Amino acid sequence: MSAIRAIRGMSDILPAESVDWRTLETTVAAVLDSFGYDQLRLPLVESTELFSRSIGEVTDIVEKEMYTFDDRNGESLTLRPEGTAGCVRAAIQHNLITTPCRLWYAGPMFRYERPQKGRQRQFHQIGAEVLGIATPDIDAELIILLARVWRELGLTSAVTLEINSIGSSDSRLRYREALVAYLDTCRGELDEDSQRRLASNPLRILDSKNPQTQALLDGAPALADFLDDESRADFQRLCDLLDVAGVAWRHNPRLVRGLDYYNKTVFEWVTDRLGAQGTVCAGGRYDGLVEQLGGRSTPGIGFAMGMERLILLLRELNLAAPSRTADVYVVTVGDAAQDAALGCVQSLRDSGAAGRIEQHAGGGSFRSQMKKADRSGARVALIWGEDEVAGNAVTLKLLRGEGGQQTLPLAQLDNALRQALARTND
RNA sequence: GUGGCCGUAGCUCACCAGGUAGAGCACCGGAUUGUGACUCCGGAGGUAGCGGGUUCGAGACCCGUCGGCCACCCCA
Repeated sequence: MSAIRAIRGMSDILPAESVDWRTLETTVAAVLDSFGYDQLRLPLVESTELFSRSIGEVTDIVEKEMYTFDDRNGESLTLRPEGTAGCVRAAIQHNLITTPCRLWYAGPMFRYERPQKGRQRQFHQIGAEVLGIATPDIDAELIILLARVWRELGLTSAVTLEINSIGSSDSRLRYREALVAYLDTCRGELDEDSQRRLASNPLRILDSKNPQTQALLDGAPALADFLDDESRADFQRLCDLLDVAGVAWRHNPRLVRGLDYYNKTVFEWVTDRLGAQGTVCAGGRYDGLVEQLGGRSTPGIGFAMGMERLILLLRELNLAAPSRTADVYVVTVGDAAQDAALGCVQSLRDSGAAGRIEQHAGGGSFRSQMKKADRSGARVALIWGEDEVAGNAVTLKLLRGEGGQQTLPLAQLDNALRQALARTND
């Protein structure tokens, strides 16, 4: 009988990591909260059409990476590959789009890709979306919010912000023609992937990793020269606001994004500490998406951060939390002692005298219980044996440092325990 | 989807001209019938990812397959 394993690319988050996950989630949530963003909890499964209509029919995500299946009634459903589409769908469906409309969500996303460092088939994002605001002050707000998140996590020195404007769809269309015209002249020198993209998604050639292709692009027309006046002005205003806020940024004129719905401002927070998948958070403006999904024309902008990548980065920077240990381990010998301990431990939990109280279970000799107390990492052992039960007392033993123990009346336990923990707290 | 490296105990790894598997750590018990850590003694744990082939004989060689890691692609 072979054991059943987790599905490829869908990893378990084990105790050694789950503490960091919680820290990460609560930190981000607290910052979003403090900026006035409201959480949305969304389904993992949506109608397939939602994604083909928003992300773009010819993107890799829609073409070959979605987990798509038929519901029992024949409707095509898809495990969400990203969060923006569902968030916008919900906002339209429930009439949430009043200005201001600041939303965030968190949870797993699914893409059928080959797993590698920083990339799983089930991965987790926290994202935020602002609907109804067209001016670049909100672009700046999102970035300033993120800068605060990195600061609170201790990641500031490890990430850099890259920003760009990809303009209106009209200006992008004109640029696209110019770019294709240029690259056509040296088509033979392009790498295989870029030749393919020339037909499907020429803008993506801009962020090709191929050095020879990048060299060719040096002579190519620049996206910035094709921007419409409004995009140009908004981008300038965004840069100014970031300067005022003290957020460092780098203009990457070749930054484009993979999803079709983006326009104007696009940005990425990248790190060089994680290998090939260095984008830790990315976002951009999507002024046409709401209308495209059946709502009334409404500007929008948002971002999503990759939780797995942030966790990797925390570990890379040695910021990961040590594994949790117990504060107190409760040892009892015999049924009468177990009975006596039970009530006392309840009181300790009620009063909050200790954070983590591990009560021995599963039997075993006194000695083996003491061993478990030691292995639990607890600083204090509370011991109930025959003598304690007879004397209405409990023994409090210090397991770290110089050690020592005392037997005291039950009435003094709460105070004595608090003191012992405070003293041994490092 | 493509490519490279890798798959021996829970973990880190060894053995190996191909002759039927070992260490350290971890775990469990005891030395101490009410006291952990250090020490000592003992124990449990592997059909060597799985399937096939070559061979008298394969964990070692070959093929396939599954899985892992990394990179391409794509993207958070």
